[in-house]
Amino acid sequence: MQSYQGPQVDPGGGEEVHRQELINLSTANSESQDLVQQREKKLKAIAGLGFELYPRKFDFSHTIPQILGDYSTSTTEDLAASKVPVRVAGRVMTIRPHGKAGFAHLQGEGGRLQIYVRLDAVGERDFELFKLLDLGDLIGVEGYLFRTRTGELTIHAEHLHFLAKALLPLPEKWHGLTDVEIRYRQRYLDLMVNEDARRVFEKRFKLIKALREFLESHGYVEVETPMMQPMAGGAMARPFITHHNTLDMNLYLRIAPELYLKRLIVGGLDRVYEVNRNFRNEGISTQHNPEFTMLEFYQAYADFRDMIELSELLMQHVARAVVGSLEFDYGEHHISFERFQRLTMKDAVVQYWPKEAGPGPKVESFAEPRAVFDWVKAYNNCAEESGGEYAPLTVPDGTAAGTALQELFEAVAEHELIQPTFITEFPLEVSPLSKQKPDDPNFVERFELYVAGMEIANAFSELNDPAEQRDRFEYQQLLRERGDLTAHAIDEDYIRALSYGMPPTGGEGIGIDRLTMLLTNSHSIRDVILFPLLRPEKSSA
RNA sequence: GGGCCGUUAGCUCAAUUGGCAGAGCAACUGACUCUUAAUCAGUAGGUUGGGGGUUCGAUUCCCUCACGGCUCACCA
Repeated sequence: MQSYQGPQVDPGGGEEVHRQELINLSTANSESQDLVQQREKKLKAIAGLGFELYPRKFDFSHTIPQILGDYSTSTTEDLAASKVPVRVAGRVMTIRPHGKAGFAHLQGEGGRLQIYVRLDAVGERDFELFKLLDLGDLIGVEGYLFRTRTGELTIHAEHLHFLAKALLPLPEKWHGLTDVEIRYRQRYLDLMVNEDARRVFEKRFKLIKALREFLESHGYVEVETPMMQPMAGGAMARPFITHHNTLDMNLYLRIAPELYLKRLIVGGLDRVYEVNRNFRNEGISTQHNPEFTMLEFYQAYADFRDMIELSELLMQHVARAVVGSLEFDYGEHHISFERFQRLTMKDAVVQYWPKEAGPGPKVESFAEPRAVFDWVKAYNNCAEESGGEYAPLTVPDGTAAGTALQELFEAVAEHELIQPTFITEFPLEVSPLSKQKPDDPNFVERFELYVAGMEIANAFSELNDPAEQRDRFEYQQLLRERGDLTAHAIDEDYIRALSYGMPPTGGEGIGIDRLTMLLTNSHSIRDVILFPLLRPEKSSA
């Protein structure tokens, strides 16, 4: 085994190089250089006091939230009667010096706790350190708890420990960090100063944990399937391409784990799920990030009706775990997970037909499949006159009736589906992996769950007839040859797997990012992804 | 890719019709041993995103480029 030699140290110019890096990190103007230089000077002064500048560890007795929780009801007298000694670490967020004493707030684990530092209590060396602190520095404090005259729970410091310096200044303390670009690019700053940002991600962690608990309590096992696939299947989207050197082959980043999870169903893993990152080479919007997280789960011997029932329970379990209630606000809407509405896609088009588009269709209007094109025309006439309020649909010659119906649904109804609604009966043409309805082969046993106008989940009775699957793939291939880059490719290996016999199976995918948006009242997917994809930062040169 | 809006001190924002580029916070110096947006006195900090144009004079008007946001289209 080869031992790591560490970076080469240049005893002469090392410090200069280090400073150069800092300057490059900041905006490379003279002001921020000054700030950095001032803080470096303080760091040297701290070293001069005998403090280690980057100590190895700090043993703490409590986290800040623990103290805030455990002693929230302790009175001044309680704390005076039995001294509570504490050792706490955190980041300095405020400083209020008063000559030979001073206050500061330490932040850690999402909580803020005040410390009181006075010369006669901590001694000269530690008080000198206190005077050299900047906002953002990390310190440890040893002392005991008391309440100030204004009643705030505070550590009366007896010793200060220096843990690390913030050489770059924190965002402004009163307005906080509002520049959305910096919030996304330098998420650590967002998490440091915006309590809400931290709360959103804490809820996201809780949500994923709750999903796992729920599925495991229903007998599911968690699996991991390839993210690099020789062909990208299981969804309709353009993939990212990468290359393996040794095998000299192109691979696709997965757009969905679906076909692998169903191979596992064939193999006898009857209830599987994967919390999976998917990659789709499509546009970016408030509802789309090129990589995003889904939950996919598959249950043998079940169909889409079972998945509807399971979804309702799952959504309710998650809402209780994350917001503690089945009701919550999303923007101007009050959403309730108490009851889930069910509508067929045709019902939804009929029900939400815009008044401006004149008398709308009835469900019977769609009995003849081609009739949908008349309604697309009616909608488009209205859209053209709406002056941009409605966008007309583009339905090129040769578009299938089912595809047109789905587009009409998305244009007319999708944004109206505020309360949780299962949309059922999807057209065959847009559902290459779903089983047909026994009484109407133009439609499939599939549903999507909509909340707040967003698609949250997609599920169906999985097609397990290999011959029918081949036909579906061939139709997709036709679309592909006509230029639809999102049409599904033929996956021979998947057909082979189905040919060994796959049990009847219900499967579902849930968009974790969007579900998190809902439950945290976030209106951009970037607010629920720690590091959303952004354009590369413009170099300061 | 289209439309709309934006870019001024480290941060958050002002600047009248085109007429000396300002405030708060952060920073620096000093005072202050219960403050909490600490306070008080003082100091420093700017190529107004880049380039070009109109003008006696441009943060302001015009063109252009870059970056960002919202939105529409594609998508989940």
